[in-house]
Amino acid sequence: MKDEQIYDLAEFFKVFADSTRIKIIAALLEKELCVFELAKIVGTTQSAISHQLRILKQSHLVKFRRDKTTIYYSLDDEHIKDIFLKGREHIEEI
Amino acid sequence: MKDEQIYDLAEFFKVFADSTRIKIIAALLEKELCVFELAKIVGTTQSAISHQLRILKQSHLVKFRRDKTTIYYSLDDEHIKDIFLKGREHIEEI
DNA sequence: TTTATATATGAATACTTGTTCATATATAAA
DNA sequence: TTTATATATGAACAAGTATTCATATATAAA
Repeated sequence: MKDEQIYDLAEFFKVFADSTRIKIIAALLEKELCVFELAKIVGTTQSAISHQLRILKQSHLVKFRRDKTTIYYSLDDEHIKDIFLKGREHIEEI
Repeated sequence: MKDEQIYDLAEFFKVFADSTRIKIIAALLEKELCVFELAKIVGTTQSAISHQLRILKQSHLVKFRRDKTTIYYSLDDEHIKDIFLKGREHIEEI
């Protein structure tokens, strides 16, 4: 495995390594949500959510669509769901 | 999803979120290895590897067996391999 | 018991990162 | 254009963490 791939992979998993982002991902498992709704569900500020969504976007964990002034976020692809669920299986078995 | 499960899941992914630990996991995909060999392969000190192995142990990502004074580490279960490989698939597709 | 080898650990430092606060940007309606 | 609403972003601070260095522990051989 190349060094660059090692670093990219660690960076990729860093995105899952925060409880706010885990809450966002968990919320998006069911349906797309806008920033305001996510802030409400996660229980933090719009700013904090927005910062975290930027990280999720940059790492291709979420995608988004605009409807007028509202931006709806959803999970990018099936890998994200797979990894999330595998992780959950693992911790449930301990 | 319960709050405790959220935090546990974030903690679990934190373990993958470091390039030294990713290198260790990548090395252990093929076969069990002792601390000294891991240090050589990863390219860091015995102490650094030992510190990281402790984290990997505590999170049940690796298991170990002792042979005289040497301790051989290996991946704990198939979830670890699955998550690692899914992550790698994801970054390869970007 | 003494010595050698393999591994583990505690403390300190440097670095990274999530949140907050204030503010900026973007779109739509009036 | 002005106003309102939704979202994004920059800077600063606090909290967490990986490595290094020194040292401790554990097992086996002499």
